[in-house]
Amino acid sequence: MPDSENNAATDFIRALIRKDNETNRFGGRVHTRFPPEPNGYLHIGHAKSIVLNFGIAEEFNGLCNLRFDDTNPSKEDTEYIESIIEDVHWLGFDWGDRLFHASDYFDQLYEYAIELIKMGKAYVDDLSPEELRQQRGTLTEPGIESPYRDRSVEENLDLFQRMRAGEFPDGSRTLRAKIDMKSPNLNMRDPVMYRIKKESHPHTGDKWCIYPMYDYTHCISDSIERITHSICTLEFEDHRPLYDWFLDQLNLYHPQQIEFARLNLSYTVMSKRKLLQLVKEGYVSGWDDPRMPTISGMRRRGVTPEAIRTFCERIGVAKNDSTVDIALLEYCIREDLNKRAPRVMGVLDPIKVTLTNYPADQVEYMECINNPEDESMGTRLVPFCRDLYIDRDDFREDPPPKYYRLAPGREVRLRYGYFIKCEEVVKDEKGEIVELRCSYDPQTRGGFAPDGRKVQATIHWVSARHAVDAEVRLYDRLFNTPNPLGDDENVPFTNFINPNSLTIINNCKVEPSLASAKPGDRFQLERVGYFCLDSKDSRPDHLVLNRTVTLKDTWAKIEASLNKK
RNA sequence: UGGGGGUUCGUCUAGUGGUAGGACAGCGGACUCUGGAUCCGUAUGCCGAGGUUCGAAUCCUCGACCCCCAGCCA
Repeated sequence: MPDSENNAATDFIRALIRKDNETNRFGGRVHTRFPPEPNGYLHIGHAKSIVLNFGIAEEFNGLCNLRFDDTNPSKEDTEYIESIIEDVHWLGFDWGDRLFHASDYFDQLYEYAIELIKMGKAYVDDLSPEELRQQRGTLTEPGIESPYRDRSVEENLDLFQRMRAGEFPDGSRTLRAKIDMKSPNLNMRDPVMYRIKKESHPHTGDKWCIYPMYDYTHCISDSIERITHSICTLEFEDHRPLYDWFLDQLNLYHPQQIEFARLNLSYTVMSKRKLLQLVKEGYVSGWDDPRMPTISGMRRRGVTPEAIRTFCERIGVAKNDSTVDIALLEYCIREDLNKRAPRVMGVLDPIKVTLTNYPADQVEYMECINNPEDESMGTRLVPFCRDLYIDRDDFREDPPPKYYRLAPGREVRLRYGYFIKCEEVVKDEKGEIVELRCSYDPQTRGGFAPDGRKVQATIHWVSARHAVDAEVRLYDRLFNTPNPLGDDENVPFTNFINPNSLTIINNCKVEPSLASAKPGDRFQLERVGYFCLDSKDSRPDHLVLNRTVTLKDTWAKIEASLNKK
């Protein structure tokens, strides 16, 4: 029997680790790491890797390090380092005292490079970037050996030390591994180990003007940290022979690298380059725009870390290229919020309702359940009076079939309130409905009918006299097509941005209890969706609500199929 | 036409020689003071062709298609 999703995951990576433990390959140790480059914000794809690496460590009583792969100061920034630390923590993971930087190993890496030079396994090359590219060969033709390939150890040592000393301009020389220019694996054609970059580094300052390349750095960093299982994405599969080569030459400890398929999600893009483009070109307000698939964007949108973790566990891990339906993410978000988000009432597009037979000055306080899924969350009192607002969408002058909310002459229940019946529709000179005059049944207080009569619908409301104004930001999918990358590379992905991915509405009315909510607080607007108070823009005197995700909307589905016919 | 990976419902993913299962999405129904939640039911799948075998998603052979690699990016 296959394990159900709640049992221990049985993906190929865990299977491999179990086998390693059985054979005592690493002495029973399991030590993973999450190695981001601090050149952008973390996104849901990184979350998959984080949940995998930290999750495996937890499961196998092992450890997981956080290590910044900071080998390229031109692209990296402390802003990114800080955001990454915050995001991994927020997701619920901790690396104890094991926060490392590849740059922590620059001295060691330099010594190893000297060692390789001394062994005749590395050389300083004077080729320009263009020459180097030309001589690398192609996918089908072998490369050409550099004329500098056979310099003496002494000359290489001298040149490399002078590279470090800053004697040569950027791009003028590199240190290359001497492997095989004819290798069918392009990574083995004398890869560059060091390049000259006279730039200061966010972590090492101005100490270095030569910086090691990722391939050289990464495998040795994993080795230094005694990582047992180096989990990475598929595109590094054919870098593995190079990693093995460095480690073998230097006679260093070998972690086991395991590659898995990165996450793609429908209706969004995942590459840091494209996300950066969305930010820089102003398609979104920043890395934490609630429409972004970034951790910070999702957090600001109101998504919980638990929902993200559940999602990452549910999608599984394999080597197939895959694009997960964003509907699964939305499902995980609803599932989590349903359990924990307190319910409140709010009206997005208010239409005035006057209860003609309700005492004009009377105010009652209705007891409302805070979360029907969790009794321990208790109840609250919500004011009720003659003057109310309901949502415009909950009334139709000419109701279509199967629409069973309010309509002329029709009776519905106000949630936790009374049964009301629409007696009169008041319009302005433009024909716009401005008020509904309704009668209420005093016998139905709390929403219960003593005579047992049924009502087709229950709708939400707020007291017009007590309501609090709010700005609501309705977020939707960022792109209007499942695959914004398309089949045609000439069509920019920005062509597919959903023009309705953000709708701001300003005259929303929410129940008074929201006045004391804090930025980031999440709740369900009954019958509408899950929302949170925007952590940047919401103020006590100007509430800003972000829609995290809608509720499942069966009526919308019926309506859509009605419209098709 | 070099090398490295991959191909199981619409989408993810199990299955490792013995009835192809789960989740999401879809469809249908029950229930409901959220057209929410919940519950039940249901259709759809092993890339193809050969072979081995009592028996193949699984093993073998041949083929097709997809992804990655020609940064002094990671």
